[in-house]
Amino acid sequence: MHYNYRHLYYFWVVAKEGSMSRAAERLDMAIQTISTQVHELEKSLGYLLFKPAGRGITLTEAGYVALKVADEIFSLGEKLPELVRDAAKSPKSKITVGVSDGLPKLVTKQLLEPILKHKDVQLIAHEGEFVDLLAKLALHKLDIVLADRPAPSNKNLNVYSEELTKTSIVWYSSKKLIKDNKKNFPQCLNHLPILMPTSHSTVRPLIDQWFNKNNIVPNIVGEFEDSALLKTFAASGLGVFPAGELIQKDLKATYGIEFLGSCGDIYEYFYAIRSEKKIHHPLIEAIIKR
Amino acid sequence: MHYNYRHLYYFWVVAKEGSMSRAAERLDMAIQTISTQVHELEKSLGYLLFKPAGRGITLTEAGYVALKVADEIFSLGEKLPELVRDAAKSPKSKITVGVSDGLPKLVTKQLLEPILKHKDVQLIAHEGEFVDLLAKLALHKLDIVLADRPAPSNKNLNVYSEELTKTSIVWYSSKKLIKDNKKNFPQCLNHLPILMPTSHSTVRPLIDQWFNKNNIVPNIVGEFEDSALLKTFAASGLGVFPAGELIQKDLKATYGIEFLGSCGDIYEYFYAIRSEKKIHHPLIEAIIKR
DNA sequence: TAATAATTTCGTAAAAAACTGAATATAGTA
DNA sequence: TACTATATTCAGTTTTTTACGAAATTATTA
Repeated sequence: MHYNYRHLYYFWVVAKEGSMSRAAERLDMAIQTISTQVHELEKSLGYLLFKPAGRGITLTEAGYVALKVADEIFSLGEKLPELVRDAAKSPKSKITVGVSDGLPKLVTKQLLEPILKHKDVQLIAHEGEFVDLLAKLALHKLDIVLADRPAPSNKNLNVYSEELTKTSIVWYSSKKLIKDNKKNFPQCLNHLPILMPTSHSTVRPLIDQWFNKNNIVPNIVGEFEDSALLKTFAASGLGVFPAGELIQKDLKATYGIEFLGSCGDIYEYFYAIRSEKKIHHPLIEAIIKR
Repeated sequence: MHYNYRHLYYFWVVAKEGSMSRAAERLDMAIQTISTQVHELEKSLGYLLFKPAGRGITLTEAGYVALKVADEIFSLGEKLPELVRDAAKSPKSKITVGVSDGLPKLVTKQLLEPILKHKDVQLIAHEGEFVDLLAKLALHKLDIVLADRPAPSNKNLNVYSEELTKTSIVWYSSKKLIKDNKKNFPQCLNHLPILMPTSHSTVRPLIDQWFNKNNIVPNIVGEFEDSALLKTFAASGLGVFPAGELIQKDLKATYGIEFLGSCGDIYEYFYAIRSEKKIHHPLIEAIIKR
């Protein structure tokens, strides 16, 4: 026979109270019932959870482990009514998204578009370091993490990554700088001032390689962790910079920045990382399937 | 009437299968029963978890939240038998301790003494960055974290810190250097070579202040992240260094290092950080209560 | 050794869950 | 429109689970 959660509950109370009799008192039940039910759990699990100690009982090692698990289960169970109430009362449903530090804002915007379109949804975005976001995801504080890399597979976190989209890396420039440089791309990069993402970014090493292959000695005038800051600098004509082709339209509209030339086979990939559950909120599905 | 976990279980299966009928089939039960039980759960929670959709049903917002919680609960429940089996089969019980990077090895050893004394216990020590350890604690991958600072209270991690012990900071020196310096302490620190912990450590700024107050201009010949490395250097006579009075005996025995002088009111504090549960393993209690 | 406290065992009673079968509602589908 | 799949509601019955009283067991304490 399989144990059920009532067995586990009585076990939990007994473990916390330290004795069957006190548990029976707290639960206002006969001690016999408690005793029987706890033993059923033991029988089902195949191991003793309590052992005699004095004229009472004490937890076995297996019992401590079971208590730890029961603690987590019932603290979740206690929270349930409140969580359901909040969800039902709030007119909007909440989607909590972790956005990895490196991710260009414009790409993020495009990826989250399907959520923002729904007016009955409240988007809560957490920006942060990649690993911190993964930790929060594992703690179920986030519904999904967007990043420019998949989750490392070695970590014993139960998360899985899906490639959302990729974009080829191209060079952009403000109109001021662009002039006739477009004609002799990519050689023009030898004398144009260049703004780059830091090596924190996944594409940085690929671009360095590309410089090498094309015999370009770049004049790097600035390195930026934050891509929005980079773009602001670029907009005022301080340099040309590489970024995803995907955001070309947005770059033009927001910063007045134009396409300069492509560097061919370099791609930036974007991933959605979720905890492994079978059912997700339909809006989370909407981000992934498109 | 309060919902029980059977109600929740049927709800969970229905939510995952997407319909009452399929859930009934999978559970090999009559659909009426499933329907009734799920509605009991809704009645108990006071909110609808499903709403009609086509000729079937679909989750409400409250339903999605409940599903999320149920997912966590039942995935824990599924893991329970295996965890109990592992705990029961292994002859030793396992205590998993996170040791913060800065913590002196000798202090750690003293703090963990009560565990090591028990021969039926396997101590698993994880060393790492303070914040990483806190994350692991929150994920229940660690039983306890030892650190030289309490957990920040702002974080919405459910952990609490307890002061374990404190030790006043004193100066140590190898015999080679000590000579007659002991007489004019602390002024001798003006010309003795000094080894220091990096500012990563909590006491470093306090010692810097103390230098200032006593008009000492220290000749710092080395800064060490790792206090064991510092002691190894100190043992070979490279410099004098500050450390907790607590480890005086050990220092003499292990490294042949002697007391030089005290700096009075500076203390290093040590904390145990646990997740907020009412019952802990008795050996965890043994670390804290003594 | 007797008294006590805590737990366990057993038989039976009470309660809850599950089923059967039938009727109703609703929204897709042929 | 008739048909089908899905879900809900109800009454009555069966099965299973849970609970409890009485008695037995075990270890501690007086």
